[in-house]
Amino acid sequence: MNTKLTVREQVLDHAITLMMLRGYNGFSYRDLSELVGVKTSSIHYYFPSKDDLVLEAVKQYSDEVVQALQAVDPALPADQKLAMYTRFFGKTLGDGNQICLCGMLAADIETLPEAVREAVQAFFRTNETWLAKVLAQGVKEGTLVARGKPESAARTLFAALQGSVLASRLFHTKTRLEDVEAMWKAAP
Amino acid sequence: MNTKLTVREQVLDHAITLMMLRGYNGFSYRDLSELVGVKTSSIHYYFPSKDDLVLEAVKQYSDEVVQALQAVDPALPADQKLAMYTRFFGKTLGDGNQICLCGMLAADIETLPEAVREAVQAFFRTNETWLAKVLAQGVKEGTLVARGKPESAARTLFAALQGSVLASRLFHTKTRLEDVEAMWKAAP
DNA sequence: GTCTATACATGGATAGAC
DNA sequence: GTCTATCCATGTATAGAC
Repeated sequence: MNTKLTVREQVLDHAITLMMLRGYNGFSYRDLSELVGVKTSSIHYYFPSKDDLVLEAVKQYSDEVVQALQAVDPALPADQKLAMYTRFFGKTLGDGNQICLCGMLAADIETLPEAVREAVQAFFRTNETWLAKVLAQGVKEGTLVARGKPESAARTLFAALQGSVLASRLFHTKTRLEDVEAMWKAAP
Repeated sequence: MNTKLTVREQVLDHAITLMMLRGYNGFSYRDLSELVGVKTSSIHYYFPSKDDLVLEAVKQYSDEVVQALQAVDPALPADQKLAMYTRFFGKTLGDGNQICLCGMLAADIETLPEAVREAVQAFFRTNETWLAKVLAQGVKEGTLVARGKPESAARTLFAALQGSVLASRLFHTKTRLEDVEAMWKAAP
């Protein structure tokens, strides 16, 4: 059991949540201070600058997503893999109107240091690569449809998912995310 | 000729540009003050609060886009309409790494007043409606492909375009936007 | 590690002179 | 309309005591 989180872990978790809600420029050390219950100077002890904090946040978030992808049973049919992925992608919407951290940081990217850009790029590539394999499998099986190369189809699919969580939150509905999934599923 | 812009117009134009680059929480009255060459108090004269400013910005931006859509020759084949739209959508990328204002504000939406949310929603709907008509035309002509209803296909296409400008800027490449367009074009 | 205290810049906003 | 002057809150960050 790991019920007791260290201060550092709590800070990082709240930072991720806040950024997924309001973006990098929409939260402060003070917000974290109030949420965790320590002074801002204590947070600076763990994360000297906000740049350090966001970089660690991206790393942790990426690791969590990678683990979730690896946890998907390879034996499943591709359409079920995509359904799981879509559900996972939209989960944080219901949790509190949050969108993918790396989608959000992509919007804020021009205000962030180069190291963060590289980390976010790596996240994009990891997801796109995973989706490309799922699409290739789905085409072979006949459970999914994808025009052109799986790689470019995967980039388009990933972009559509990122755009759709944005729209889903904007309109307070999840149907836009479901529209995307339906578009890649083979007709029954 | 309309070469001389009023202070108000200059402020609004720069506000739009800055928000497309850094987001709502990534620019200040001081930034605008330096760009336009007037004091921040003068900007407050035209836009009492930042909320007023962003609302006016969305309205002007929307009007400009609506005009551009109306300027598209209805007699064109649908694939050419989509090509124009995609080019238009990605134009600001080359101008200075800017993305669609309303895509950016959708990311910042949880920090913005309700009136802005409604204005951004209206922008999304306008674009999706226009794209739905283009898709319907394209399917009939055989120049575009769209699975399912044109309306839901248009929502997915619009989301894919929004997600792709984000990714294009992130990776410093426009190919991701082109991937999207190719996916909806009929095979030659 | 966490605190108090504080520095110092930034940011939104207003009052009142011109 | 635009300015000066100013207010006050916020935000990042650091020094040094405990």
